[in-house]
Amino acid sequence: MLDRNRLMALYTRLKNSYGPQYWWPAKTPFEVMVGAVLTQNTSWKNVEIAIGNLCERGYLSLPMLRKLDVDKLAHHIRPSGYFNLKARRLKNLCQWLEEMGGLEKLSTLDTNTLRDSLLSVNGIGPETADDILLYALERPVFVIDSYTRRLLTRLNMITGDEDYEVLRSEFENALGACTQLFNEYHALIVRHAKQKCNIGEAESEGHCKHCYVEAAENFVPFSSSANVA
DNA sequence: TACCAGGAGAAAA
DNA sequence: TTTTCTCATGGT
Repeated sequence: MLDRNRLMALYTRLKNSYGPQYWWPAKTPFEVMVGAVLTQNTSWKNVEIAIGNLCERGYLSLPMLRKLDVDKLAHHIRPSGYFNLKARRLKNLCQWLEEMGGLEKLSTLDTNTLRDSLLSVNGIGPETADDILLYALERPVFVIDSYTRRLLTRLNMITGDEDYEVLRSEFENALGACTQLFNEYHALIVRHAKQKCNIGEAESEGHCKHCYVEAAENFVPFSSSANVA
């Protein structure tokens, strides 16, 4: 069971270290949705190239993506990897959004109904659905990604093999439903995982396991004073 | 050259 | 029901 005080202490330390993150890196909720699919098992840099391709050609809207042929879409998102698969997934998501009546209509649905509906779309799994719910639709849903799992495992707060839904539920119950907190917390975890390494010259940029582990371990000793949120 | 990166679904065991 | 395989590019 996750402890609220430890979670809040970790949040405070992350925020003090990195400051506000202003997530998700996108201009519109629809762009968040597209990015959430494109980033599946893919680095964000590659996703940015793919989104840039769509943006340049004016395809970054529901009507335009709906019209775009799936093979052409695959061509434009090629840099993000798995392009054939992701093109189909994006088309599925667009079809779903249109059938739901567009982004505006989604606001009339409660979060659980919306989440179940999103999960029924082929290609939208728990993490992608929660990215969309939190960052595009501003619902109080905590995103459990590999970074979250890895950090909390290294801090001995979880074993790491917990079911996705169990972990999400524990986070949400411990922290209380707060969209802004969930937004910032998850963004900070990703920021922490990607922090620049200042140890080895050969690893001056990007993700560095050495630096990451050390930084994570620096969070470990939660003294009694640090447990105060 | 080999490995990794903000998963998900289908197939196999 | 659980585990394994497949999808693929770009950067290090």
